[in-house]
Amino acid sequence: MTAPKSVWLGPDFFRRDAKVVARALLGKALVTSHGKTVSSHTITETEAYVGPHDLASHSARGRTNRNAPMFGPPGTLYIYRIYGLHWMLNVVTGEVGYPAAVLIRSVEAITGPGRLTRGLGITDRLNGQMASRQAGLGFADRGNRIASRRILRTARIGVAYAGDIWAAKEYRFVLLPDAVLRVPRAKAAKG
DNA sequence: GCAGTGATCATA
DNA sequence: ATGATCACTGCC
Repeated sequence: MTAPKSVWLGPDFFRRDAKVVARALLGKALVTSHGKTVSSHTITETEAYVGPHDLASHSARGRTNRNAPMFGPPGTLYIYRIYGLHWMLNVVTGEVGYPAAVLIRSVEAITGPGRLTRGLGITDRLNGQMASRQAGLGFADRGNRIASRRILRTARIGVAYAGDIWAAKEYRFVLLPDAVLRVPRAKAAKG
């Protein structure tokens, strides 16, 4: 049996609803290259920011200098700074001109969107570029399948300001480790 | 629990 | 020009 070949994910993969892309990215590889070394990390947590009507999305208040990459073609990188400290890595989804994106929140062994970018050396030097091998940051399908029961779906983190409706949308997708599925289900909570 | 941190955006 | 906000993290 030969190992499945890794397939680079291009605009066709990202030209879909942000929720679909966010879920589909779980188990895919985030491939980064710095100098000669190439690193590949399994994506384990994502969030969808689904469009201009999404009050939790930067695109909810129209186009600005910061969010301009969100209006670019699918597969464009949108990297912005938050709290003056941390870079957030997003990839643009949907048709060109439609401002939606997926936030990459965690990869295997690196949890938290700010730690992820710090750990992989990602800064805004790639903001607005197309995710690709040439850019040194892209996404790849390794040919593995992710069982749906390994996917946990929850509300997004840190978006209470968007109001109850949008804060409650379950647009966060988490890939559970295999080990979690082996733990016997807890008995009904007491009290 | 909450301070750090500074670009960004709205308001003027 | 000024001030509030922030898709977070680390330390109390």
